[in-house]
Amino acid sequence: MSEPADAANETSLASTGRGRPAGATRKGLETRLRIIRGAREALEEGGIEALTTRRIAASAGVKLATLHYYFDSKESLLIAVLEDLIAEMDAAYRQDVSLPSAPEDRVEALIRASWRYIQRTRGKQIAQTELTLYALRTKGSEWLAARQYNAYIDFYGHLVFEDDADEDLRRIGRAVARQMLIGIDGIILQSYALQDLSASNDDIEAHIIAMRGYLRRLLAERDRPR
Amino acid sequence: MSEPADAANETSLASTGRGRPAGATRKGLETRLRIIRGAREALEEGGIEALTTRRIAASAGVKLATLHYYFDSKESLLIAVLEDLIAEMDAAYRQDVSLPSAPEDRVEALIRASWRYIQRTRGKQIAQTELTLYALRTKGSEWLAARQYNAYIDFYGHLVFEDDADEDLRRIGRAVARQMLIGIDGIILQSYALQDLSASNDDIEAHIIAMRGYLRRLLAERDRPR
DNA sequence: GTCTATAGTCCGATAGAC
DNA sequence: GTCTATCGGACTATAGAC
Repeated sequence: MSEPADAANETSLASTGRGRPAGATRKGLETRLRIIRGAREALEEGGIEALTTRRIAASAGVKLATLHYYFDSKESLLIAVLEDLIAEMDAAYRQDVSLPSAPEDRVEALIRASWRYIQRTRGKQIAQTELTLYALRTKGSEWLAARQYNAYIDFYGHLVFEDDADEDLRRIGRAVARQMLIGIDGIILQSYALQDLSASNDDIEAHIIAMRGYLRRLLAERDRPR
Repeated sequence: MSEPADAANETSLASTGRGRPAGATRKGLETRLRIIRGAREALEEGGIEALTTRRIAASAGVKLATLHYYFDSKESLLIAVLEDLIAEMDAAYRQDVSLPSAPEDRVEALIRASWRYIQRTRGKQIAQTELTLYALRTKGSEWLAARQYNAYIDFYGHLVFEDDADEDLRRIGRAVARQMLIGIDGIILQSYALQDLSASNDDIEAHIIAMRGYLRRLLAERDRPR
């Protein structure tokens, strides 16, 4: 879950096509990416309510008209931003994270790593949640929210059981991943709102115990199917 | 968790004081509340990005100037909206919900009731989450997000153990409530994004098992302290 | 591909009649 | 307490020079 820097480029450049004249020169692609990253910065800074094209252009170091040269509309830019976030997460998975060998221990390590990450990237997490909500209510963009979640589920799921595990195990990995993600999203909101570190730490411990138990239960069910 | 209708009036009228000339006549108070409810409607309809004072005024059936007569600024109105949501939840607790007698069964019933509620109030939940995020990043309004969460925690906590339980039990009730809320918030986001009802149902069942286990563990710890 | 300049719209907020 | 009318500014988007 560490900052995967710019490994996301490749993926987010290919993106929805909305990104304008296919005639994409080297420099053009860089500018396009600068605008996306500028939008992310501006979003983290001031929230979606204050996220205007002017602010984005300034944050990216380009003129307003340049922004509109690369994106037909503000909406298509926001979609590209969400895609960039997904690509970044995808890249983070690819560069892999070394983890304990027992699945239950991996689950625990993953939750702890996520919790540390959440604590030091408050603005980023809020921004991402805002964008997800934006996608959820923007007609025709709901699929983006689903893609974002599936990327996270793949990410967590693959870290619970390696890619070469059998189908049953991968299915279990995804179920646990979904549940881990639920807890993490819930803790993000609650920890930022309550600002009670000791309570949040208790919540993380409870979540870890619950996830270890869930994984154990699913594995036991597999060995002794109904 | 059923719609508590208008029981929230009293509370939200008293509110932050920002609500303008204390000289509040009967009719004036009604107008003020109509504006707040209009804002909630408009928010559920189009999201916080499209939530303009003009739209709110139209949705409330008042003129733009009237809105500004009751609220000094758009921000103070949004704060009043969040307070209204909190008051509504508070009222919902007061009118109480009949539940099973065993605490563990109450926890399960509560989660199931919340899940049914979430499924039929998508727009409302998204709106509320958007407002919470708004409060979290609006300088000086972070306390509102905390108040909102504490209202929910009280609500759930009181339903796990009655008010007349001893202090230990009430503390345990609140811990379980926090954890239940984390799961519910996480499921809200994930279920809307993934639109996979069978997965969400599995998640709810897993959450119920986890919460029953958590409550049991906390009670066992209390009887046999470290 | 990036710029300046500006069109055209919509915003939050206020003045002042009733 | 509610209205009409309007201000000044900020917004998204485009036209057209370079």
